[in-house]
Amino acid sequence: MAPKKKAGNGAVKAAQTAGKSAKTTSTAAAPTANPASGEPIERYNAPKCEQHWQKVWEERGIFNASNEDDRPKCYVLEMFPYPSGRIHMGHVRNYAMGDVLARYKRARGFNVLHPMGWDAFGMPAENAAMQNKVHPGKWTYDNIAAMRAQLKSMGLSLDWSREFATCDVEYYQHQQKLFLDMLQEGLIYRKSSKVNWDPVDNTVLANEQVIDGRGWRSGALVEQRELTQWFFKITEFADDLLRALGDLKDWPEKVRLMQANWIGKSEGMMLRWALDKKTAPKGFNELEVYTTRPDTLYGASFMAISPDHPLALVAAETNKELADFSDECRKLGTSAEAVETAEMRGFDTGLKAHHPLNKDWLVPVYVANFVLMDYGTGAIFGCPAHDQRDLDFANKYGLKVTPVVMPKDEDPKSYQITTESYTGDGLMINSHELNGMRPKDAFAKIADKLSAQKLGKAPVGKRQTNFRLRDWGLSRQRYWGCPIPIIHCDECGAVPVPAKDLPVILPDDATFDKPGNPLDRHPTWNKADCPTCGKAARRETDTMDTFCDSSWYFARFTDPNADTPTNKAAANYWLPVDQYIGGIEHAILHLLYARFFTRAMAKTGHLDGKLQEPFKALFTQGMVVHETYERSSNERSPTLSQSAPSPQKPEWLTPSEIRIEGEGEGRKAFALDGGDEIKIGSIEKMSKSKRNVVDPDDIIGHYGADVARWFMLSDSPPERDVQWTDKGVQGANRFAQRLWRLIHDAEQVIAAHDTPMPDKLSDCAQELHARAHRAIHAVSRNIELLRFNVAVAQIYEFTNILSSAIQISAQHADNTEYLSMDWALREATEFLIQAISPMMPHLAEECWARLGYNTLATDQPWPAIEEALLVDDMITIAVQLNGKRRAELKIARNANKDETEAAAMALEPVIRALDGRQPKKIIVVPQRIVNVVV
RNA sequence: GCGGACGUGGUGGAAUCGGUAGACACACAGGACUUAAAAUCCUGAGACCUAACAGUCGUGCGGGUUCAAGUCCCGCCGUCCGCACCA
Repeated sequence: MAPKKKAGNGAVKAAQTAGKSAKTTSTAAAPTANPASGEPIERYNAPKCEQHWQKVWEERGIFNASNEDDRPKCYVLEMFPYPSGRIHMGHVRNYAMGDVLARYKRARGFNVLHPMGWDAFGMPAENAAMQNKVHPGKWTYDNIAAMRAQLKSMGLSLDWSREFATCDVEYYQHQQKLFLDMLQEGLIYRKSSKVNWDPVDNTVLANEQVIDGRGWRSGALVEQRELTQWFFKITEFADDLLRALGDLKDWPEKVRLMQANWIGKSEGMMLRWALDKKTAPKGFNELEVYTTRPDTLYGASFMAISPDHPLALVAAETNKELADFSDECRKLGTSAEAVETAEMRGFDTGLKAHHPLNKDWLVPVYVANFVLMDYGTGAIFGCPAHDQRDLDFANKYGLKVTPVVMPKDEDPKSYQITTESYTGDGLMINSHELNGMRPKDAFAKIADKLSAQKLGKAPVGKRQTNFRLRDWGLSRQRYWGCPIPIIHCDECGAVPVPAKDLPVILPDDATFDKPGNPLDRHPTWNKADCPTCGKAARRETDTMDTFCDSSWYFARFTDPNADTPTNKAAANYWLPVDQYIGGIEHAILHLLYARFFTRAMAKTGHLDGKLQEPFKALFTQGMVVHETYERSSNERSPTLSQSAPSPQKPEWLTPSEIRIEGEGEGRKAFALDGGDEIKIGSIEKMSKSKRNVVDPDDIIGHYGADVARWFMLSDSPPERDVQWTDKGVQGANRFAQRLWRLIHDAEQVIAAHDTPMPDKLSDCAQELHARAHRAIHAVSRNIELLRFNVAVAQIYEFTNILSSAIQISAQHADNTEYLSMDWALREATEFLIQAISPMMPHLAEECWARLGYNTLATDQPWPAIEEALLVDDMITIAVQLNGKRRAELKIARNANKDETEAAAMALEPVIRALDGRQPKKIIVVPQRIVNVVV
């Protein structure tokens, strides 16, 4: 077997000459030949071939999964898209990855479920309705039709028979049933809570939709409003959601960590402090705080409560200054920037509290801007020495700082805290009975003591676990979402719509010309009779958060036509999803909500209780990034700057409006319209705002889906960002064309397809045979590990090997050495086609047909690997002198230590380097390395 | 501030266990074919030194463990991401 790249020009010529006389044996729609050009082979016409094979796959329905099948199951799922109207390169990358796995698993004999649907409810449809006077439903379904066609042009192995959109009544009616059952089970409740309210759009905004205190769309100052809303009791599962993260071994560590932080479990105590009767307002006898450091109780020097704490509200009624202070705190907002720059501020209420461990010790109560109302009790005790915030606060207001924990090697007499709090382990000091203890033990002692101590009739303290996770508010004041099936009756309150009256269907004749909720102002829809008493009542006009829709769609896919939310048999068969693939941006919300739904659905009997988690394995792929092109301000056309909302806003150009000249340092961009030089900006995620987008349609139309897919899979590790470049996609195209030519060349030298394996292979045939098996082995492994870029590299390597073998073989056709080569070449060629099949499925079909088959490459079982071929009899190991490589040693794999050492010592470079000296030590690791120490 | 990830040629990146660093690709250079270009094919290449052989250095920086470190340990530096007053 010749090493790669060693075939001389003679071989090339031989291969090309052979090519000229080739006859096409392809039974498939062969690309248009161009006999006039004299080219030996017509170029592979991807767009034309791809449509053909997509039709064949669809007609045969080969990707439609059966719910009854003896083969092992494999559920491959990519996060379903929002139907914005166009797919983008991020989708191409995401779905290409999932498709490789789905097709590979299918070839490995799995019953594969690979469905697709649409996350179809949401605000953009309503905004479109407002702006373009088109109904959200029509807008959405038109977008779905357009995107479906685009996805189909990618040639994905999807089971389209299971497709649905979450805005289909057939889907959301079941979601309403889930709502009712969860309500019944106590997993949904109603309460009043604070929301971000946009007074111009008359709607609630999510936190991420509030930018610098203003609505992202209207620009209006957002108000905090008290609204009665429905909540999922996700906190009921907080502990389990946290615990089970440990079982999700096939999830990225990063995502598990993010979720764990989000859930934010902390172990501490509730502590009740008696208020000094002389200072406390009427009705307030105590102040309850939550703390994780009861051990530092002797270091307490103040208490602080939120401006919204009931005690603060009452105190403010009789204290104008305090009321003003509280108002100011509320205005400051809670955005990240506001919090970071905000000064720590407090207001001494004049109230005092009795220290739980010493009644005579009075502690001042402040209202402070950094205390959150909705965590713990909205009140804290401050121990400045061991909490940085408390220390900053104490220093500002001249409060006492008493260290109560000290690092082991410090002197308690001189140990002081000034500007840096100490949060580490150590020994207790200044703490009476706790002195000398470790903080951990002091915690336990105080917890026991205060749990036994009474204040009034109840214990002073009690151990408590707190979570940062809050219940999930699901009400949205919008039209385009799943209606909440509730009727409000003046007599009976909030009454669930009886299951027999479902679905509650969105009215088609809503109006979108005004801001606010169209359901609210609908003339008839919101009128309904109370299911309990029959009196006239009002229908709930809030709809569900769209995150509800995506929290159980994976379960619905297992039987999308079931007349209950799930068909438990089907769900039991398919779930959990074996591999889920999507963007890291959903690390918390979507994935946490889906995990919650899985538990809630088990509790309401819609899923089997044995199903712990919805997604067995999760993979988060990186983004597709691209250069940006910015027209500098002095070149901006005057019309554009007038229409731009801000004169400072840069004008971005799309890659298709740009012409690039030069390479490397001298690389420059020019606008196609005027020829102006354009600044090449930073590489960023493809986005509409920066206009650095490449349209998948253009790429697929020009190069074909296979090339787009291949490029998205090669080079960059899938979890990292990939940069879209013209050179890159051209390289992928070159490879596709090269493969096509290679198959053409191979046709001339390979055995007929029913040729049995010869009894004995010549050396070079045996070598190729082994290389083919090793390549498939390596590709398999890397696909299973989702390391597509490495799998691609191995395919390149194998292609180089096969290409050389074909050329050499063509050159030596008469040499008896090469007699069994035709069989090995055929095997290798078929293996190569099968290896690319999951990634470039259309090209694989075209090549397969060209080899004389009328079966589908897609239907071929994955090549069976002969384990014996994976190891070589002869291996090359390195020989080092003092740890530096000095020579290579080719030796039998099974050579023992002595043989290896002897062979190594006989090597010329070793003898030369030793120069007659005796080696101090010789390390021999058979099959790995020899290291001679001089 | 807290938590995490990552630093390898001109570039994207390879390198199950500590065992030949730079696979594979892109870009580049030279050559073949061509009237020419495109396409294709061949060859070269981490840096330094050398005519060549040989040699020296080399995985962000500084230490350490080891016969042997991109990989393990300690300390820095840089980049990116997440959370953000969570008591």
